[in-house]
Amino acid sequence: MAATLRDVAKLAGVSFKTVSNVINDYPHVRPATRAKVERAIAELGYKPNLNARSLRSGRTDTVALAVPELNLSYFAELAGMVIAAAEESGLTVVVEQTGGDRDRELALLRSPRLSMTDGLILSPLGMGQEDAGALDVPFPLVLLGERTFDWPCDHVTMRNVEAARAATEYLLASGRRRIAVIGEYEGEVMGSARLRLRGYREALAAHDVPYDASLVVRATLWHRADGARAMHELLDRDVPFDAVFGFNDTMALGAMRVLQEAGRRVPEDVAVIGFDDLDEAAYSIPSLTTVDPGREWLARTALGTLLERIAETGPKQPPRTELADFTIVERESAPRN
Amino acid sequence: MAATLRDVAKLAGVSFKTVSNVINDYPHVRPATRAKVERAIAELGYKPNLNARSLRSGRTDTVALAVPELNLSYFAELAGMVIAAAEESGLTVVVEQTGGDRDRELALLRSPRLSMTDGLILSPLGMGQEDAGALDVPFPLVLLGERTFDWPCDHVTMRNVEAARAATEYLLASGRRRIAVIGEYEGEVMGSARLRLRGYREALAAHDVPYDASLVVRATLWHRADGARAMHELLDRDVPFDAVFGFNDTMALGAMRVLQEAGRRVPEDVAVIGFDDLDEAAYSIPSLTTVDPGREWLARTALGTLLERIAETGPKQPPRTELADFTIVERESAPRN
DNA sequence: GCAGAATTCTACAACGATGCAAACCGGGTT
DNA sequence: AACCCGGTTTGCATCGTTGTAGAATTCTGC
Repeated sequence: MAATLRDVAKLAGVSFKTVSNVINDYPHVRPATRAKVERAIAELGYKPNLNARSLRSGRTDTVALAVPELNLSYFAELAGMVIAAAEESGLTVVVEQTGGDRDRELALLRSPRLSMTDGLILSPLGMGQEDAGALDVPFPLVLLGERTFDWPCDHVTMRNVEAARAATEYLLASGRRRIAVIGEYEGEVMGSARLRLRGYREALAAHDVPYDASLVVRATLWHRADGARAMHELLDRDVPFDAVFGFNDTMALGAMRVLQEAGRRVPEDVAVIGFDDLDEAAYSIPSLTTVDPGREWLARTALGTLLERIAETGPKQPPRTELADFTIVERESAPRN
Repeated sequence: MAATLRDVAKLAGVSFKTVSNVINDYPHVRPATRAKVERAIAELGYKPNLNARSLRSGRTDTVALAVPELNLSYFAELAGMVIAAAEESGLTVVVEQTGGDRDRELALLRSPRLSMTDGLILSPLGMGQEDAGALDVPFPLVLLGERTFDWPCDHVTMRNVEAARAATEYLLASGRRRIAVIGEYEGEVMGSARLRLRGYREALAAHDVPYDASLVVRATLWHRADGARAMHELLDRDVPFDAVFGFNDTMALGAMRVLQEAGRRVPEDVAVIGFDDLDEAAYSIPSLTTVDPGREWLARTALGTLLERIAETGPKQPPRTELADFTIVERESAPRN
């Protein structure tokens, strides 16, 4: 059995509360006593029982992070960043996968498992405006990555519309006019899809390029295979296009693969731009031009915001929205000119 | 404040212990009482405080999973599988990143944070034989992915030597003779590197192909960029080669990219085979032939083994080793013929 | 050498749950 | 009518820690 405060206390010949005081750096402990206790701690290899500490103090120093799935590189890299940032603050992270499923997202918000955490960072995909009520929870909650709706909690998110518009304008500036889009999802559940589509349309409108629905291909899950499937569909439609905007890198890469199988040269025949700036984007053939939505900042800010909420004592502050800056990363699949 | 057992009890007009009995499905509760209590639970939205439960019962229903970094797709996908499997058993998973760093791995094994978990699944990279003692820990521990050493705990791992040998023989069978290797790491810390190199050499020996050290390129971290760097180094050496065996997919993909930049055709000039069977391998250009080390099985078995250890009551059983079956997944970068 | 103030240490009560054992409550035996 | 016996319910101790309040000790100044 692991040693407890009392074991240490007995060995050191003090009361167990004194040991607790030593551990918590209570100022009024005589150096000699402290040394004695520390020796006993070392000798027994004592480690505090964090469960007991949490029960007593109400703080768990653990946060939950819920993403659709780690299988999607975007979320894997994001999760890695959140965990690394948490580690710096001495926090533990429990990771949950929702599969982007509304019911699982809602279930998570009500889960007793959250009683083991101080708060939750949620990347929702399935929930919609009708679920706003479910977000009014009695614990700190930060939404990461969406901002479609008027929801009663903090958001840390990216400039989806502006970034998509910039990506589209980038393609337009390089002379492309028939720009296909992969990842639209009319179900309207997935916030980013709608927002990025809006940015795309704004760019077209600003440049007097007509919007052509036959260039828009839907994809619900945003996996590599979805991008591939979408590109097959686009090719089957037999409409001309000279560029593709994938709503995420993974789909763009899947699409690029199919494109090249079909004999189209990238970027000569078709320019391809993605969204996310995954590690992988720099090493595909050709390397993928993409939008860096500011992930590192997103991860750190989401955690920072959550920690502020956790530390908050007085009356609840109104929800805040934090927006990351994006940049376009030029690579081979869509050269600037 | 969240409702407690006592709040529910007061509302239902029973003792708080009866509420506890209802929650724990204690058999001798009158249906009428049970209904009354359940109504009160619903009305208050009572959720058990898992910290308190853990403190009392000693079980946390949480396990820790430590991987080098989620940034590496292999570990991200693996982590996703472990979490999904845990979810099925009603377990929570806390994810830690060690960076493959020995000191952080060792620190983790001694971390008080583990007192919040029932056990640990560790994917060690940095530790060596001299650290065997550190693995003799007072909690359930399963090593996932390495089996270089004689360590006093359960291992769930892959057939590194056999799989690497099979991959090499696959290339040999397709007529390649100058097979380069990327990912060797003489530091000998990283078990897989040594084992896969051994498999490679065994295959060569079995087919009377001489081992040529100038075909072996080291890489310590196994990222995409490491594969790219290694391939640059190999090209600089200016030795002829007609195939490349990347010790993981990520490096193989990075290398393949450089190879094509340099004008070598894959697979005509150089066949490429990887190791891991990432999602991504099916969508690269060309798609990547690789070894599927049985990851899904590894993830499930690691968790299953850990759960068995956790459930274990009597004297500690001797450590076990579980080995996954591998398969070679033929794709374009290295056709069978 | 002693009062009074500081410092250092300790006792006790939580935190919210579970395990154990005892108490209760009817109906069937004797 | 006392007794026993399941099924049901309850009270108490406990898990390992921290907060509060007060007791014990040491220090200070005269």
